[in-house]
Amino acid sequence: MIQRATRQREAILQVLRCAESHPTADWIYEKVKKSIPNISKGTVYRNLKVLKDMGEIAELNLSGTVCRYEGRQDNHYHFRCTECGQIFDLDEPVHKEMDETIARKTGFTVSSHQLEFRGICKSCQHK
Amino acid sequence: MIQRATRQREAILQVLRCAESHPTADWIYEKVKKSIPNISKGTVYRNLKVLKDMGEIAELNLSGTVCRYEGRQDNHYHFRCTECGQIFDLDEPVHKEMDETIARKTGFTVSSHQLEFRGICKSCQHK
DNA sequence: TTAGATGCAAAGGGTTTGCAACGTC
DNA sequence: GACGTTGCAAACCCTTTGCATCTAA
Repeated sequence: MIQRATRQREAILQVLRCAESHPTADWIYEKVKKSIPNISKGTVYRNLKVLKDMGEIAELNLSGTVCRYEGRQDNHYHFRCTECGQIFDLDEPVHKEMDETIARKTGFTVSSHQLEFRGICKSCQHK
Repeated sequence: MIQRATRQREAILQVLRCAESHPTADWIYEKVKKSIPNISKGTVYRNLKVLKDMGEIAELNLSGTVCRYEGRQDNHYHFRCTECGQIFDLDEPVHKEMDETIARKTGFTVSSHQLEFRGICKSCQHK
């Protein structure tokens, strides 16, 4: 399937390239609407997906609304298999010193960090 | 406000303590329903929030459905201000070697990682 | 007794999808 | 002309909320 160049897609990419922040789909929608007033949200979402698949843009899967929970108390890192979606706990020690590094460089108060590795888990490798 | 010990809350915590994976709210709901058939989802969500606030459980804000996008191509880290919600790009170099460390320890194929720091940004500190 | 907790159902938000019309190649 | 794209609206999914009722303390 070969993608076509449409006004809408180009406008969306344009907005994203010039954005300073990390816009949400809705923000992009509002922005693009200024040049293409009757663009629909569906188009924005579909194009964001296409652009992501093309490698033109990145999608940040940071704090989302779909949450998972765990009883473990200590802070630790996770691995997410992109094949089966499973999440594994890692027993890699937490690099607390990174917080200080960032705090020093930015002047922000850093309280914690979340680290998630992505890849293919063992059992999916053998499928 | 002092929390009360209810059957529902205890059952939810119990399920979570024994869960091997990182269950979603829905999974927990289905599990708890076996002992308390008429429990409602609202109760599950409310209790997960309470338990989180009490520090009994942790909420994993990993890949969610609410996404943000960016045009930047290179991989980099982020800082999220828990006060204003703003996300900042960090120019900390990406620790690619961590991927190899995890790969060696787990036998998984690691393709990337996402790192998000949390804390208070400069302008929110002065409010 | 009383304030916190529950069940239910409706509402909320962000995202996806079906469909007919449209536009690009 | 074929097939990817669009606009629209409805559907979806997960989560939150309002309300009357219940219940732990």
